[in-house]
Amino acid sequence: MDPYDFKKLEEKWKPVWNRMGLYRTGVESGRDPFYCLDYFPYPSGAGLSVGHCKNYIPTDVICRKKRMDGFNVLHPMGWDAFGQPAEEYAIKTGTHPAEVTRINSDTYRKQMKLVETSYDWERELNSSDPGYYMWTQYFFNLLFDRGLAYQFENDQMWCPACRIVLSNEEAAGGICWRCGDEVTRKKLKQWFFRITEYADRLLYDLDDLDWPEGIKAMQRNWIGRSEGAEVIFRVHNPETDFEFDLPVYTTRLDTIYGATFCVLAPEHPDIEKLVTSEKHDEVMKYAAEARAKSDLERTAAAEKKKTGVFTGCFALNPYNSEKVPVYVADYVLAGYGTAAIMAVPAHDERDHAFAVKFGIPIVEVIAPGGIPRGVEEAATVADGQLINSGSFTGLESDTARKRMAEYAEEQRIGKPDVRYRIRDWLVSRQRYWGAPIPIIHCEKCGAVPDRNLPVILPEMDNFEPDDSGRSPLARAEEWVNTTCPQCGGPARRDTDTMAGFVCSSWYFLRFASPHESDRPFDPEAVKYWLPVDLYVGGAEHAVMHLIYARFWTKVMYDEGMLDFIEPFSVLKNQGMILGNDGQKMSKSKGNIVTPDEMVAKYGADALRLYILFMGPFEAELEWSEEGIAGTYRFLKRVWSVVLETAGSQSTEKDEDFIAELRYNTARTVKKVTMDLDTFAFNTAVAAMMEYVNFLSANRERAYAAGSIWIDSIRKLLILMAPMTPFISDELWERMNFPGDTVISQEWPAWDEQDLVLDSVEIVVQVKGKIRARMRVPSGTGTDEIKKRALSLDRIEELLGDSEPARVIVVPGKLVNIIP
RNA sequence: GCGGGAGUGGCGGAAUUGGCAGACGCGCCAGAUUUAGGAUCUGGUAAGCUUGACUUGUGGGGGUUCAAAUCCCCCCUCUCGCACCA
Repeated sequence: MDPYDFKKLEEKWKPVWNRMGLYRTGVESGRDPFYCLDYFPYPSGAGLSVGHCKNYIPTDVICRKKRMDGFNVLHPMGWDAFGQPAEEYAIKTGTHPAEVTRINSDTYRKQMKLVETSYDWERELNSSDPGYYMWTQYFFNLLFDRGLAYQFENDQMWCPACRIVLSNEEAAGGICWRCGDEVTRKKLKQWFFRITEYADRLLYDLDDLDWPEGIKAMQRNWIGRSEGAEVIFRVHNPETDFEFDLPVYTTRLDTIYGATFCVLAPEHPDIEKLVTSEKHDEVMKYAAEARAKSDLERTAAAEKKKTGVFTGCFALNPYNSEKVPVYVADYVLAGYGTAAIMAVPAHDERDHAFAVKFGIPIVEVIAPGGIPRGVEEAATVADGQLINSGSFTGLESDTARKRMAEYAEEQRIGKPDVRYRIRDWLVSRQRYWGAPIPIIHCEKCGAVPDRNLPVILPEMDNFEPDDSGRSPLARAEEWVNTTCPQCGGPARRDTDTMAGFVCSSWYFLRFASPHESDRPFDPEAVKYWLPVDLYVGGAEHAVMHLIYARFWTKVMYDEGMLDFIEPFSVLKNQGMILGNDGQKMSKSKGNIVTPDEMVAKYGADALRLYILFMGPFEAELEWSEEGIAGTYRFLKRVWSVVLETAGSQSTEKDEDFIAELRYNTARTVKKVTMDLDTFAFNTAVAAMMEYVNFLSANRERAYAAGSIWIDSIRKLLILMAPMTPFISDELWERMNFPGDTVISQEWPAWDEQDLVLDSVEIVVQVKGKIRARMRVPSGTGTDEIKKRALSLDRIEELLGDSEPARVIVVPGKLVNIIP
């Protein structure tokens, strides 16, 4: 027997499978489709680490298993090439981003082939390819036509380090998603997509998705639906006699009798109108200072102590006609609600802190359980019975909120209202490396979509961004100056490009028919393959890509292009692989392990098997080279147990061993089948190891099982095939099993009959503690088991003469005797 | 503070509906074979002592049950996400 030489096997089988076109896929109406998608990566210069394999190898195993189950499997790969990461890398290395993308995706593809992921490479796509991004532009125009794309000038999130504007999602927590620096504001005219119009659908449709609870919770939280009421406070400027309506948003209308002041955000547009001349300078200075601060500074400072200024102006509480002072303070956010609040210090912690500092009265109006708690020291936040609340006194908070909202509508002083945290999606970027926004600005016609697609990104030598907030494309004068498609007059192209997340909002559709040139996708192919049956990637996309892609899918559904409302039926997040020091793998820590070195040392099969075996799919795990050495040893054991016992040699049949072998085979087939279907790869591998241990321990009895042994080996190789394709096919060939490759075999079934043994071991407990064991024939009845248990010497000894008070029998498992 | 997830040997982790805790692997110990081994094979490996068909043991404390890692209540720790959202 020659030794297990993984290198030889890899060199032998790769070209064979390639010639067979094993991984190519097409629409076949007779077969059930299965679409398994890995998040398409941005190909970074660092290449793949074994951490990426934690995603790609398990999905590959699923795909191979599904093929063996008879499914027509779509498993594509592509490159999220447009966007900031590629451009940053290009600037750093002085290489054109197109070149960077080409080099890096070559590396990725090579590495993916190294571990033999079964992608259909004929469907490879690249979001920076004009044949792809012309359709991204097409969808931009579609959103424009549906009134879902608009331009708006305002203070935008701006990352000074990256010199780029950010969407709300990309600037979560006041931190840039790319570089981690603090985000500031910059006044810019930008393109937005009206994702807020889809907030309710994005929220409610989550319920039916088979996604990790954490991701769903994050999206719900991000959408942030809250039910409340808008109430109008009439504001009067005593100096100018100017009066106007100040709408405030509250979720606690039940507390309005305790509203003792109002607060406007520093950005509120009406400040100028209501501030008195005496207070003017102070208020304006405060507002200007607040606006200049970064969100992070504002939050950090204001959490410690509240700041604000009195405007000199008063507002009328519409419920009790009390005159309350109006303040400007930075703890009220410009972007939420109406940027103005009614403040109830008795029942809101923030208002309480502010009222204490500024000496504003605190009026208690909610009594939990009917008992006033006192509110001088701290606010009472809980619901309760209303007190001091006019005709509403005595109601419970929840009924009060409903009645008081009805009252507001009757009196025309307000209405029930629903608000969301999610903001419209800012999509324009002042960057070179992206899909140009296909809009032409004409003085006569305004913003006009360019239907002549693609709007090709012009070649530029210097594509570095600057601090101006203008795109480098603005410097490509020849490209910018054009004619209006509507009136033919002189016009200028929009010089911004789309954020990378726009390009990735529809790529999963393109994979169904990646070579279409006169439409974004073939509707028939999309109907056949989509929605995605299994989508796998890291959790970092929770409130970015995953929410954007859901939004676009719904827009396309509304347009009649799709017949489904959710793009990804099942979502799973793979856990991260940490270095052997327990730290995230990174260049600076020098703890990166690459698949290349592991494949060179132990082979692709051993790496694949270890990735599956190291722990649960979702778990964060530490890399251990001893671990991969273990799976390598296992493969060597498989090699020898299969080859050393091959060939037929007639001996006396051992029926007991045959039954035992059948039992172990059926048990393993069942366990591996069920585990692979539930993403429990680690226990599937463990089951195979147990099985091989069993075979190995009984190898000298192989001939006594005759053809049953050979059949067991056949099944073992099929079970291993999705996980370790090289050794499986090599052994399949050497065993002369029928069919040209093991991966095209049908997945084995198991016979439940084989799982029934002649006898079973029953545990005998006394008061829940194991005191004896006994073997009984399978199917022994409750009474018989009880009788046998009680007559065991050990049990009689423990029980003495007394009759047991109670005996519980679990047939086939245990007996518990209570004396 | 709010929301999600998780706490089991020296380590990674197993354990359908509550029913033998620690599968499988790593590491370690002993033995065999070997010129040698970071190779291979065999056996052992939760802790404790009074070495027993013993006792204790799944973050801590209570509870339900014949029986709890699993169910219920309280608490602690870790981790991820969000966070002045009125």
